[in-house]
Amino acid sequence: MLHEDVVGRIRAILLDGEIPPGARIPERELCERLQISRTPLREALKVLAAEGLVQLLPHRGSRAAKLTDKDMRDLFEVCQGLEALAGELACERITDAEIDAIAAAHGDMVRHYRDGDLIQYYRGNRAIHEAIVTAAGNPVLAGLYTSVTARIRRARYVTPMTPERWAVAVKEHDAILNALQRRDGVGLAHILRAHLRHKREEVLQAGFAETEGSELAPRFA
Amino acid sequence: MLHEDVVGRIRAILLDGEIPPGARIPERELCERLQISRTPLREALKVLAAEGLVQLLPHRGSRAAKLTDKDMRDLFEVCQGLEALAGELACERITDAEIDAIAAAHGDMVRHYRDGDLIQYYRGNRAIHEAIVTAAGNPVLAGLYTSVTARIRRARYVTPMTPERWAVAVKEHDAILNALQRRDGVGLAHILRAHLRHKREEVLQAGFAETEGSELAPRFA
DNA sequence: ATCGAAGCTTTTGCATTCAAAAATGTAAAA
DNA sequence: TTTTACATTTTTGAATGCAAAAGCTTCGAT
Repeated sequence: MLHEDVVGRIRAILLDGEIPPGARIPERELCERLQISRTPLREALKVLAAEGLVQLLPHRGSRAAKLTDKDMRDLFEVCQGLEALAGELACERITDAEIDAIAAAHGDMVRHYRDGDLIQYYRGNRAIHEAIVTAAGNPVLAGLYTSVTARIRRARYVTPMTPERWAVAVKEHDAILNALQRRDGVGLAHILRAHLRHKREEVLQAGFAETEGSELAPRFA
Repeated sequence: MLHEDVVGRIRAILLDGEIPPGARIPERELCERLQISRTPLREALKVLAAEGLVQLLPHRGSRAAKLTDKDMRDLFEVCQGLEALAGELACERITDAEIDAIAAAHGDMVRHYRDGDLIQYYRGNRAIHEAIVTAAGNPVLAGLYTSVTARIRRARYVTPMTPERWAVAVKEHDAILNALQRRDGVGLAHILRAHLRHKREEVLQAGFAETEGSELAPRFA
């Protein structure tokens, strides 16, 4: 198995929540599961630590990273900035075909909204945001976006998502599509920022709290 | 030596240009120099590869990353976005003391400008930008900024920096300081974006070209 | 002379091994 | 009974060793 694959597999395990935030990462066990020895596993863990998904405690092994409220806020802030930038760039570079594809995805998403299918809605939602970032045509930006959103998603926050809130989100998405179609970069950036800000408020208000103790205190000692 | 230190040492070697872009990274040699074995060295190289400073060619070792014009443009674009975000956030959170410190740094920088000391000017310039990012109070943002600017700086571009261009840059910095003092986040973001855009044009116009062949072609095969 | 193939050398990537640090368990003392 | 000191076990972090892959060199054929 290639190095990049090992990283990907472990990342997936973390994102799936199979190893919950704060939990120790069982080296020996993962080695058996992936059929590799500790050397490549540890290389992957170091990479994931640099990405922020894993915390390395010197001489005490590695744990799945835990996010504080502050971390979450910071990640959302950066995510806003990246999406706004992506929106502006996308408006300069997006092709008609790409816009059509996003419009189609938007239609699907609205249908899932009408069906009340939150899971599918989220999936479509994410696809649209990713498509915009892709349309920006900037791999560096895309890479950072992927990494930041992965860390956010990692949190597996469960927001109640009131009907009102959901309706607003869909309305915002209408505006997003509209701005894209008009290729209004500045407008799109504003909408995306507001959209993300709302999402963040939602998440943080829902009482996001992954660190319930000083379990990781040694790290800051 | 701690893992993080190894990463830092190698990063420094790359940033100092001691291993030029595109050059192979001599594992054995670095091991001797850092007095470590290949295992921790390779862990560090994998991390640096994830950061974009190193390219791993499977079964063919690692090289110092080379930047194309496109890479450079992408990095500058993201840098603009990050700085603009940092500027906005900084205006919300910066303390009077921090503003005073930046004002002082600004004064120093202008003095270096008057003295025609480009090196010191650059140093002061960088310090100001970093101070703004720090004032944003967002470690995630700061981390990404550090990584992106490192990759840009790695390029060791040599811009002629005409007197006109230099004068404009200093004027822009006046405006930056002014916006900060007025805590005008939106204004600051605009100025920073323009400032970086100019810098990017300058660099790219100077005919930035780190990849003069298809030396790295195998990677894309 | 140039191109290509075969064998050798070097380097890479990973498994294994080893020493040191932390965690755990046990027993003795307060 | 609780606490502390000590010994044991486990786990971590790094060095070494080994198989496989890429790179080089040399030699022969066209």
